Amino acid sequence: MFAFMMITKALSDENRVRSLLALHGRELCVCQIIELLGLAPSTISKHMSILANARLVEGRQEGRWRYYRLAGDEAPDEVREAIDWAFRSLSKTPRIRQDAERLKEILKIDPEVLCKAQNRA
Amino acid sequence: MFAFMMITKALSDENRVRSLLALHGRELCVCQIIELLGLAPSTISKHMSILANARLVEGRQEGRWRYYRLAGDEAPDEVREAIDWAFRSLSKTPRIRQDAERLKEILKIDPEVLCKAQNRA
DNA sequence: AGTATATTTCGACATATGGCGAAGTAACGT
DNA sequence: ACGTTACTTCGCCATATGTCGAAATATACT
Repeated sequence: MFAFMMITKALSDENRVRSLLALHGRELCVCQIIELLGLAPSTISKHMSILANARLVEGRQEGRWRYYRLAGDEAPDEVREAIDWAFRSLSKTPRIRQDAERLKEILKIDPEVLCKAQNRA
Repeated sequence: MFAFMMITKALSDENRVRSLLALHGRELCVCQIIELLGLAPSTISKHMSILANARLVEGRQEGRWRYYRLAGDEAPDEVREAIDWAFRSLSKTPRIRQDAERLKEILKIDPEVLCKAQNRA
């Protein structure tokens, strides 16, 4: 039951759900998620660690960058089912579609440039 | 997205999840849920209204008693899927099995007697 | 009508949670 | 080596949430 509650708590915040859905079919580095949600880096970092503790996402370090991706097929059933449920329920909603559009733009920018730009702001 | 978030927030509390699972295959009146969880009536009432607002359960008034049951087939897909996910993930866990056992005992008691007993305590 | 009963609403409180900025950490570039 | 960069951890604050008990509501019984 503990693992299940970790998942439901992780999914009970809108910004975390948006982050999760943004990972559909690709990895994102933290600065790209920051750009998408428009929150402070420390906030995003905390959100991603909550998603990771629930096993919904996995993190991977590559040099200075940390990439997050959805949990893979090796994840427990309850995790896979939660992710599938979220996608089926939300992928067509305005908010998530909008995020998907915004993400296309963000992905066009070289991450190197994107991160630097954030430091100035 | 709003409806989905209502569901995840409703499922993000352990006592609400236990209440939901207790409704498997039957209605329960509020005093039976009170007995199962051992919380104050006002607390249970609030929990059930959160579950009901999320459309996960439906309430039915019968005389002085109010019965709650799981959302039926007419509920939106996201609701049905959430319920199925919760049951698949949790029905075998110790906590939920234990609740099911306890519930068997509670159901043996005439609700009339059960509610009166709670008033004294 | 008046009392008892079952549940909800209200008001209060303690704790949990989401948010930020500052300081810390780890990896890269020069 | 030293600063820069990308992210995390920490400390703080405001708000949200779970809980209770008291009061309100609604229904039944006498």
